[in-house]
Amino acid sequence: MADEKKQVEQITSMSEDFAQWYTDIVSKAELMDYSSVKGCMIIKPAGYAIWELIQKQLDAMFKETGVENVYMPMFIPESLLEKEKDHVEGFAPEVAWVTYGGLEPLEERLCVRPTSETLFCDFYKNIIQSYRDLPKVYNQWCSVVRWEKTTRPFLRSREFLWQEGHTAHATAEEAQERTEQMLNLYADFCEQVLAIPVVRGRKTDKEKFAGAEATYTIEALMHDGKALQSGTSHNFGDGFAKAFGIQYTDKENKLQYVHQTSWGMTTRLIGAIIMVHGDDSGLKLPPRVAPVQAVIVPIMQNKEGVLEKAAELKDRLVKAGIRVKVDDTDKRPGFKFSEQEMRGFPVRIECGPKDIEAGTCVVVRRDTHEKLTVAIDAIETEIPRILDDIQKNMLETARAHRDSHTYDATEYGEFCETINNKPGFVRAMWCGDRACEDKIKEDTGATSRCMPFAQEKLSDKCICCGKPAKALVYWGRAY
RNA sequence: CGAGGUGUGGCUCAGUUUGGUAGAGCGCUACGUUCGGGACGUAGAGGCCGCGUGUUCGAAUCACGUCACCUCGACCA
Repeated sequence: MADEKKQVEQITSMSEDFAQWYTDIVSKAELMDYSSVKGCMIIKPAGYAIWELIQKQLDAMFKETGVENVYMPMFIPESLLEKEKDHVEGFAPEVAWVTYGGLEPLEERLCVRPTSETLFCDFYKNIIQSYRDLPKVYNQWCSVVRWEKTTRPFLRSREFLWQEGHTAHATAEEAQERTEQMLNLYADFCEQVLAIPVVRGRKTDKEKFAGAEATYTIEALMHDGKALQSGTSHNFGDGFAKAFGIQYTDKENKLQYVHQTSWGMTTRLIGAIIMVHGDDSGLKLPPRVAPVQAVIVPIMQNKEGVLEKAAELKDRLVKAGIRVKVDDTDKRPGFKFSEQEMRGFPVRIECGPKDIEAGTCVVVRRDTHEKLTVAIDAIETEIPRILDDIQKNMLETARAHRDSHTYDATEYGEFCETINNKPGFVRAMWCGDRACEDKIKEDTGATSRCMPFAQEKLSDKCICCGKPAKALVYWGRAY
């Protein structure tokens, strides 16, 4: 009880105020700090290390599918940004402009990239001539700037880190294939690496990317029942190619337009990890993206042999491929336990004189708080096994939460009732009209999250207007 | 951009109503005792009270202006 009180002082309980809980975690787990520019955050070592693990694993998956990395400039001349009409209209309200070079006003102002479609198009126009030059499957890791009005750490900042893939293909079929391939890759990454289950599907026209023919998305459900768009993949068809004049000569010596795609994931994923897995003790990291997978807490560390044993354990775990650290600061053990939980390290290994004598150590799981006694001799095999189990368990727990917060509705009254009172996804049929989406937004505040690939028929009629239904849609409130 | 809130040592805040020259707790530093769920003692360091102008003998406190940040909405990864 006394322990609980101390925790409450430090971190707001999730059920009491989810937004404050989130803010507490990002700062107490030392993931970020606010900077002197509104909406621009300092990503601290604990947060950046997570991003590095995301990058490393996602990048490896990209490369297995033939992706090559490049780097494009961060500035876009205004004339270039304006070439595709829908695109510029979509982004104009939130771009930052550079108007001076040193003391001289620039002849043409430059926008700080909010996304790089136009730069890639301008580049592809020059390097693609023949069908032999296709496909181009390029990606870049960089930051982009969008002058958001409301900002939240990791979820919506004015500058954020991401990867953006941009491809050019000979045929529409090939572009569509790549679009779906990347979306599926994103979904697998979220599930296997981040332990976040997602719904894969297509965005409605209202929600699709500026300039895209079709936008596909993966949607995750946060602990508070709100949805988070966690990755997108767009098929541009030949719209950008026509606006930028990206043409190649095919085998029959005919001039053709290329078909393009783009796809991205961002540091927002760190926000998703926090809001899907975290609890009132703090952050909870899936082992595969935990910068520290095991922290060793020596007990009575000034007793002879304790620190030496901790160092030995560390060496052995490092050799077994575990990311491990020894906490030999002069804090008391209880403090270190709480800190491990706040920072989300998947396991804690306690080792003191009693353990050393018995040839064991105490292993505590972050996901279940379970305490296990493990023989020191078995540490190299046991810790990886436990980490594996934690990774699986976290995915299952998140999936169970998502499934138990997904509802079906077949009548409008029931639909509104559910959206308003039960946080989560509501599945309902839709006629395909923008007007119904707008009305639902108006009535409930919910938006269409996606039309899932796994279509089902809950009824024949649109939930809103009663006209014949065209698709099953996941609805929800979103971040 | 609309609504609300907040600016005082690193952090959380008191002090502002009734102007008199800045406080507490936590954290930090040193030494000692401690160590299996957030330790304690002693001694220290640290603040042009967000910024500007005005009123006044005197401003953290009053007036006017300005800036920044947070939360919730509308828009977005």
